[in-house]
Amino acid sequence: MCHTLGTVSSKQGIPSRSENYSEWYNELVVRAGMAEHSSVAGCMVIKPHGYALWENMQRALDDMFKATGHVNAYFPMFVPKSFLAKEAEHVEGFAKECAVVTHYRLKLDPAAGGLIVDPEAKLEEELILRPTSETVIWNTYSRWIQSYRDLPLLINQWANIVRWEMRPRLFLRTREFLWQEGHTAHATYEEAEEEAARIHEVYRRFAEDWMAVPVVKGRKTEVEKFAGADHTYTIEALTQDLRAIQAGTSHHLGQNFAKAFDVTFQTQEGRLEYVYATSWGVSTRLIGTLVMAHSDDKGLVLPPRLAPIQIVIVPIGRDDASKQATLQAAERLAASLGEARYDGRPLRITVDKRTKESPGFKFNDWELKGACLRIELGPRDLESGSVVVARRDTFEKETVPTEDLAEALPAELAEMQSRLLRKALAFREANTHRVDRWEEFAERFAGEGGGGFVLAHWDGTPETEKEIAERTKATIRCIPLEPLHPDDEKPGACILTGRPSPRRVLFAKAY
RNA sequence: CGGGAUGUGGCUCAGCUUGGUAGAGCGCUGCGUUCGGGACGCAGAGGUCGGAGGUUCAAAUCCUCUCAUCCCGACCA
Repeated sequence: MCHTLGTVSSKQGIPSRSENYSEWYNELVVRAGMAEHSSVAGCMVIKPHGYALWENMQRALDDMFKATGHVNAYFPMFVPKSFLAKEAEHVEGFAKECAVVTHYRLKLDPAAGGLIVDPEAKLEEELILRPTSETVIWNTYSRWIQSYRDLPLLINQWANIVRWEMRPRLFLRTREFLWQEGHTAHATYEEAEEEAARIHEVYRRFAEDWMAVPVVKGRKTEVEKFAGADHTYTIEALTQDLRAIQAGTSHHLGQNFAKAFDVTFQTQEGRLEYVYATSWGVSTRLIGTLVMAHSDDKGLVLPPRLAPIQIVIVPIGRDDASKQATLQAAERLAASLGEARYDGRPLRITVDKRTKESPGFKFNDWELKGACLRIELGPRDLESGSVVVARRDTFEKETVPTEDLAEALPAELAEMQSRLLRKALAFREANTHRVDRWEEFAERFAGEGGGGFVLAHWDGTPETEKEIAERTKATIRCIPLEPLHPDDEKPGACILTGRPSPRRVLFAKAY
């Protein structure tokens, strides 16, 4: 690509990752048709291609939630201000980014014309657009739970959320986003702990088995935990620009919300006790995570299990007659693959029927949009009874007899799915470092960009954690639950203070 | 909320310094030639230049006010 174009995208390409990672990401998301900035400040429009990806994620996650005993429900998006005030830490965490509804009516301005908020229509109590639903849900649960027989209560909600972010970024940080939030109630601390861990593992499985994104399972420090939680579990992924991205969290809320909303139950022995709670969520940020994990300078690379379009058939013709013939052949081929299955489901196949664009344009276009496999079907193939199959992740092309496709395509998709995970895992391993000297630590996080995952010793105090963050912008992403290497759990000396440390923790610059 | 910038066809922008009544590229429509790695020609459609007020014979251009957005900081799934 022409260098004089700098970071401005040319008509054809997107900026390269090495040139400007963050522009690469933004351009890619927009150009691939995933999402765009809306005219509504700080909000995005999720376009059909992006939404289809979200729907595939939803389906997979929802199946896992159902399989672990959860049911879906829906709660109001308005949170009365007084609800939010009930859990002290929780308010403190979210108050700074709340959108507030103060009135319920508009009227025509008799003076200036146009609409104004009707001052007569002020709400008695302001309503907050939910930044998360713990308060509304626990207010409800207080009426639903009386007996140990009502427990456990295992509910999930698919919803939109509003957090008034100052620096929006498509999928990573927008003022409104989509997510799922689970809210469960349990009789004992241990049972809630099991639930939080169970979901934590569901999230890991989803990230690795579906997204092909390896994650570190760990526990958040006191500084980084959810506002209002007893403790928080997280899965942390590494992006191609060597930053950490939090991909999902599962919180053990202890009895904090039960006490704030007076949710008690009678035990089998007749005692009155507060229930224990968990909450957990993943959001459309997972789409951003997916893009950051696998995509390249040509466009999206999507794991076959989640890709909205797994296979695209591009008919190629020289003249009207051969165009017509290959288009018909393409449609016959798509229909003939109707019985084929990958991952237990029909293949998601698209025939590119566009007549105006050239084959070369289409190849690039589908690479941009992240179709996993591309089938080229031209006059030569019609004669030979075969097609050319091109892999999105490796750019390998091979000629495959048409009758073999029903078997070859699912096999190719499966191979791609597992290769993406292997590749991402190798990338993470190559960019995970064990550091014992402060100079080396600071050097690794100096300047712009990430610095990868760094496993280092920490004395366990919030003061040290904050000091390190101020000096290097690196934060403790988590205390890993399972060591990446056995030696990580051996004691050592804090990277900053030199004081004793029981084990290494995971540092990184985060999104 | 502090610092910086920008508002001109659907999109990206030029024009503004030195006022003279609006341009380009992309996209869109039609026709023709192309077509196995990002094609091209010709002909079209489309803008009261963010809004209000002012200066002037004349304002996209100068002045005042206003609205909005973007970028850099504090926050963040």
